[in-house]
Amino acid sequence: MKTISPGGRTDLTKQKATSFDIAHLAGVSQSTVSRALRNSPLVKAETIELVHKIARQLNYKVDKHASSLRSQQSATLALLLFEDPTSDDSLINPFFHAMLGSITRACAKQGYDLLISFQQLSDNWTGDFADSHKADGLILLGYGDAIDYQPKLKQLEEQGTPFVRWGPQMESTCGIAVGCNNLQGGFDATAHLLERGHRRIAFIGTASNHYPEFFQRYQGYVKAQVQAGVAIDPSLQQDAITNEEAGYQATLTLLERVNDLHAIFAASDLIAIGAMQALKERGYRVPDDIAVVGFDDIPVARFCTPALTTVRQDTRLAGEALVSSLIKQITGQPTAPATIDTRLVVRDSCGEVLGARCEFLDPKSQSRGNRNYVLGSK
Amino acid sequence: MKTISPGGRTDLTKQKATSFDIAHLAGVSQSTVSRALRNSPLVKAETIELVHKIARQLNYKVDKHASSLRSQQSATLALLLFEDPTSDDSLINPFFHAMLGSITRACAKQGYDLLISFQQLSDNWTGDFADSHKADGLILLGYGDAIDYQPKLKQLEEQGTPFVRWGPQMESTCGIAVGCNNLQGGFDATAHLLERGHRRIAFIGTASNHYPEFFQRYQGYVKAQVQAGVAIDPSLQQDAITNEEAGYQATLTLLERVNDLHAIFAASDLIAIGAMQALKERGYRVPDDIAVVGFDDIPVARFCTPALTTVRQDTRLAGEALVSSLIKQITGQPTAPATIDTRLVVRDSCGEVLGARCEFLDPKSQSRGNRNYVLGSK
DNA sequence: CTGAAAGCGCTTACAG
DNA sequence: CTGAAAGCGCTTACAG
Repeated sequence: MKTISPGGRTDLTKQKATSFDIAHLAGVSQSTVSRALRNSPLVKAETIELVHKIARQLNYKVDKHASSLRSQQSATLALLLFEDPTSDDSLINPFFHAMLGSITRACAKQGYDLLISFQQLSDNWTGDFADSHKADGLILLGYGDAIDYQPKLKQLEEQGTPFVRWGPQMESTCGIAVGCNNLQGGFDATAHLLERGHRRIAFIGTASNHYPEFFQRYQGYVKAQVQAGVAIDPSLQQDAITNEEAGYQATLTLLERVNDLHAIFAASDLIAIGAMQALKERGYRVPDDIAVVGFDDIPVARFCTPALTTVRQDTRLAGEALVSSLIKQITGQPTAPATIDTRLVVRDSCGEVLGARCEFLDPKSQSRGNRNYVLGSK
Repeated sequence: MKTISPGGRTDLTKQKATSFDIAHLAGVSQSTVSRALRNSPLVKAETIELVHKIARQLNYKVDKHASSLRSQQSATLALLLFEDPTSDDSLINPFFHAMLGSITRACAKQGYDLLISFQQLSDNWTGDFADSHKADGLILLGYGDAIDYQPKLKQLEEQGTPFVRWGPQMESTCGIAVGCNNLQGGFDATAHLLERGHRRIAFIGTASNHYPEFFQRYQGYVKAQVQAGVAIDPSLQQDAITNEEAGYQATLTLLERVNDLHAIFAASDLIAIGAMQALKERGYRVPDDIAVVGFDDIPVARFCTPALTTVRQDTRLAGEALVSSLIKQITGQPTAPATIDTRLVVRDSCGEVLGARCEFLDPKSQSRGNRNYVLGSK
């Protein structure tokens, strides 16, 4: 059975329309159609309008492969996620989920398509994405051990593949990074604990250049204490990578070594969750006996018991900064590393806050009700 | 400064190698190179080997656009996520995060690239992805109101765009669906509550053909009660869409209407979380006064207090089934709707389970320790 | 088993 | 402001 398209054209052939079809119908050359579709200032306004109208009638869309092949750019970015051990099946650090949404939206806004894959699925990102022209550039989310990771970045840089990564900008490191202000976040979290009278504050998370984000948070932790005149006790730091189990084990180890603990600053929310579990099992009440602060404000944080006080990173800004920095590299514009502000989100894990009210009832306003104090960093 | 490539070739030009370069070096024609790279049985084994060796030396990768343009297929799928109102910035239903990981992995395994976007970002998916040859087919995750959604599916079908969607297969509906066994899941959840002696069990979630997944869960809820000889009281059902606030409000409404409630079966974990919040605020203890079961087993479920008993969907299988069904459609193989089994994950929200042990300490084995009973569906 | 040739559907100098 | 022509880098009949 024939179908009649909106434009009145009899649609017998399921053939996809080409720019030549439009040229024919519009009575202009195919070159002109191509220019008109891209709204070239070289083309008369009425011609542009006519071409667009016919294109719409024919359901015409520019063939991505033909245009990319000719113009030698794909208008596509590749998001390479680091596969973490996680408690669910996703193998994606929950913090990155929010990033993923904002990166997707930022790409769409800028007219780029987004390819998604896992870093571990390939040992040659340039080959798999740039050399084959699948993507014009790469966004790297997550990395495991920063030192082990270096060679991969070096390789990308040598091969001239545009890329941007989420994380701290280090001198020793390649490429452009967009990251949050870990130092400030760590400072704010620790200052909050100090203000509440805690003095023996532990840091759980690996504080070394293998985990530079954690290291910066640790430096914020140190800075706040120094500023408050509290002596730094190295035995209060305990290594852990970012998952619940590591946080749990590290806390047990810490509790065996230290017996006058006031508070824990966990380098991530996942670590904090593991820490709270360990504290409960050892008979400590949070926050009455030991207060806990996390970092990231992943969705679980507000539903823990007690709800976790933590440091929020602005994932919307972060995603936009990553995408725009990468596009600038691709298009040859100058771009610099960016740092996104953090803010402390106060919930219940550091002490009672009166008039607690459920957070999800008004997600727009973080400060509505009495429970969520959002303290911006200075 | 010159760099010498591993193959010993002086790499003065940053020019990307083409199949002609390989042909020249191998002393064969470009056609032969093309065939050799795809391991065509038409080519002599030693020629294949030689071509691959040279390709490796030159860091050669087949140009995706050139090959896709010529062969008229992109070897790319597009994952279209439905943008939900969520409590974090991601706007992605947390249940879909795990799906995303498994879909990404399944695509890679099958040699397909994966494009990701939001459904709301376009009102013409065929045009934006299929007509432009960006993707050979679409995976649809989430949909809002199923009745409002129909026209979109109808349009895809009419336009001949291959697609697959996560959700229940209905007669009235277009295309191939892959979904979980909602009926069985609803049955198991309700049976679990019945076994624990509860009789006045509420269902929170919109049970209509606008939300067919919820409706099927509701039917499982009805079936279990009928089977147990419990009369169905329609006043125990309360509409809610799948977020915490809706669950919270629905529960408050329900509590005003019903005063002898034993238990709540929430149509999703997000609803269950909102429900538990409402119960707490009204002074009910979970599970002592009122038991709660959810559905989905999102990561938050295990960290709620009490930890949420819920129905888990196997996201790894689901992702694989979605991808393989779509690829079958694309390649013209027959494919049928698939249903993935569910299983009940027993935690603390329906009553004390002795010897509670922390779940994340052994994520592989859900039944280790005494806390997580995993009951397979029959 | 191999090669010469056509052509996928565009964009973009080049010429007017 | 417009058109004729070249060519992006492949795959795939076609001929041998």
